[in-house]
Amino acid sequence: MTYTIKDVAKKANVSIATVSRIVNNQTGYSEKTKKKVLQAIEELGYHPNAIARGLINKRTHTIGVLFPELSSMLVTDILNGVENAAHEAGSSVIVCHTKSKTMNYLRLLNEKRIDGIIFTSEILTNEYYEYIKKMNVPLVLLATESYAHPVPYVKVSDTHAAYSATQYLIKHGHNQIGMISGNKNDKVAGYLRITGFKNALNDYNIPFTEDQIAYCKGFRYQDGIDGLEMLIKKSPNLTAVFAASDEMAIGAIFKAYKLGIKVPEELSIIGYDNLKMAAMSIPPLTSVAQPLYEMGEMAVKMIFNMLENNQAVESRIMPHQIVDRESVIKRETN
Amino acid sequence: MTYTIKDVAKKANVSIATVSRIVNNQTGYSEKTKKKVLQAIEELGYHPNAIARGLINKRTHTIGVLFPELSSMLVTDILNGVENAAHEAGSSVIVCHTKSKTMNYLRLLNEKRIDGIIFTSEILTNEYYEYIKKMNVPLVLLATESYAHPVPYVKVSDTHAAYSATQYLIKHGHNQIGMISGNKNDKVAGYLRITGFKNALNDYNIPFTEDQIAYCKGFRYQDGIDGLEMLIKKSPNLTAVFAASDEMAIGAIFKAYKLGIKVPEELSIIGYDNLKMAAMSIPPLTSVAQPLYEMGEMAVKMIFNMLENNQAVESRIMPHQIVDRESVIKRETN
DNA sequence: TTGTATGCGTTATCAG
DNA sequence: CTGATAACGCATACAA
Repeated sequence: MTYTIKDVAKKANVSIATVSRIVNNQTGYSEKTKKKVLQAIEELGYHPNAIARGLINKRTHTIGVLFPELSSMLVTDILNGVENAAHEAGSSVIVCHTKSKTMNYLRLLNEKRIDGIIFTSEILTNEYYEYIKKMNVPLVLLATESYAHPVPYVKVSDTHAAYSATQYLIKHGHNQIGMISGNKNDKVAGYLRITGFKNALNDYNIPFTEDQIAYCKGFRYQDGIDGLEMLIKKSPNLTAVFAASDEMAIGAIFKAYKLGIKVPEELSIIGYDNLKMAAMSIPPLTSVAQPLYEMGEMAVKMIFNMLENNQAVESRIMPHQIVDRESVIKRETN
Repeated sequence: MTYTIKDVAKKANVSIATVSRIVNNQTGYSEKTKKKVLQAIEELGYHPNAIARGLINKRTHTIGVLFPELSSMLVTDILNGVENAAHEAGSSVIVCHTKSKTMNYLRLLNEKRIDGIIFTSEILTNEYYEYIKKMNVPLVLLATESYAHPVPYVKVSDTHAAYSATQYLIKHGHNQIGMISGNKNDKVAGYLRITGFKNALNDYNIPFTEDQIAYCKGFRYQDGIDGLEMLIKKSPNLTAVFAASDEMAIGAIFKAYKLGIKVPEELSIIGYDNLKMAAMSIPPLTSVAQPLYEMGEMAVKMIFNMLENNQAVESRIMPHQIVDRESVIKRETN
C-alpha cells in the first residue's frame, strides 16, 4: 500500500493543506501540529508523489542526457559526473543513446517534461535545435560545440589540447612527428585537433607535409591500428606520434608491437582523452586528459543555472592537462 | 508555448474527451472528427503530458537501474542493453550510481513512482529488499543474486563460467594453474568463481593447495597486479592463471611484463568478463564472456513481464562463452 | 458518436 | 495558525 497526503491528514487530524506546508517546510503551523503530522508521516511511511508535484510545479527534477553511443569508453566518466551533480541537486538523469533516432528521444523527453537536456558529442543538427528550442528547456552541449546555434557548451579546447600534446612531443626532443587523426570532416574532434597539431609544428619551425597525418574513419581502436600502418608507410622516419584518441593510441601501440617497433624506445606515442584504459596499457599511455567527470558536473550546473535565473549562461572551456606516463621517451637532440 | 489537450479540443471544436480518445486510439469517434483533431494536434505541435498521464495511469514508463559504481567498465555494455530494451518498450531509464547512498536513491525512485527496478552487482541487503518490497514494484537482480530473498535474477553461472575457464586452461595442457581471485567474501563473484576453479581442478584430478589462489581486495587492475605478485611468490611454477576479472587479468599481464615473464609463452592468462578492453591488450586477452548486453535486455524484459502479468518471473541463467584470443598458449604435455 | 464531470496527488490561494 | 477549494493535464464513467 502506498499512502497519500490525504491519509496522512486523516491520521493526524489536520487538513491536507497543513500536511503540505509541513512537508515542504513552509511557515504557518504550530510546533505541536508539526510533531503530530511528522509522526503520522513516519508511521505511514508516507512519501510525496513526485508525479503529482511535477504536474503543479512544472519541474520534474529530471534531466536527459544524450549520448551518440553508450558503449564508447568516454561515457562512463562523463555520465558519472553528470549523475553525481544531478543527484546532489536533487535531480535524476535519464540516459538516452541516440543510435540514429535522436528525434524519437527528444519527443520522449519532451513528453516527460524533463527540466533540461545535455547533448553529448554528437552534432547538433538544425532539426534537433529547433525542436529543443520549442520544448523551451535549458540545453547545454557537452564535449562538443555548435557554430550554427547559440547554445552554451562545456568542453576542452581541442585545438589547444592537441597543441599541448604536440608541444610535449617537441619538448621531448622529437622533430619527426606524425599524427593519427580521426575523421577529418568531424568539425570538432577532427578538424580542431589537426589544427592544433599543425600550429604547434609551425610555432616550433618544424616543417610539415601532409605525409605526417593519417586520416582515419573514426576514433576507435581499429582506426589506430590502420592509422599507424598508413602513417609509417608515408613517413617511415617518425620518432613520435600524436593519436587523436586513447583508443587509437592503444591501437597504434598494438600495431607497433606487431611490427616489432618498440614503444617508446623507437616510437613515442601520446594519446587524447586519458581514459581509465590509458593507465592499463603496456606501456602505460601518456595522454592529454579531458576532465570528463568535471565536465559532466559542470554541464549540469549550467543547466540548473539556466533554470534558476532563466537566462543564458556562458560556455566553459575546461582545462586540459597532460598526464605523464611511459609511452613517450625523451630523445637526445643531435 | 506548450499546449494542452484543452487547446487541441478548442481548436478542433470538440471536447477534450474526444481528443483523448483519438490520442490513445480508442474507439468511439467518426473518421471526420479524427481528421479534424489530428490536424489540430499537428498544427499546434501538441504532445501529451506524460506527467499528467502518469498520475492517472499509475505508470510512468520509467525504470531505475542501480549500479554500485558507474565508472566500472562493466556498466557500459549492461546499460546499453538495458537502455535499448527499455526504449523499445517505450520506457526510459534513470541511472543511479549508488556510491554508499543506495537508500537515498531508492527513496527518490519511490517518489518518482518508477515502474520497476534493476539492481546491479551490488548485494541486496535486507534494508533494500524490505524497502523495495514496500514500494511494490517489480525488482530484478542483474549480474548478482540473492540467497536471502526471493528475487528473480539474470546472470551467468559464476561457478560454471569459472569452471569453463579453468577447464580451458587444462585442455590447453596446463596442470600448474593458479587463480587470482577477487574478494573471497564476495558471495557471488568471489566465492562462486573460486568454487568453479576448484571443481575443475578436482574433476581433472589436478591436486590443489591454497597456494594456488591469491585473494585480492577487489576486482580491479591494481588487484591483478598485486595478485600476480602474491601468486608467483607462493607458486613459482605456474604455467597458467585464471583471473576473476578482465581488469585483474590485464593487471596481471602488466605485472608479468614488468617481471620479464612472457605472456603467453611462459605464462598463460585467461580473464573473465570479456570487456571491450580485452581485445585491446597486448597480447589480446582470452576471456570468458558474459553476455552483458543481452543480460541487460533480459532484465528489462523480465521487469515488463512482471508488470503485465503481475506475477513473479523465473530467473535466467545466461550462457557464458570463452572467447579465444592470444593470451593462452597450448602447452606440450610431457 | 460525443460531451460533462470527476478524480489522480499535490500545491497554492483564499478565507476564517 | 488552519482549512476549504481550485487548479495542474489528462483519462474515464456516465449521460446524452
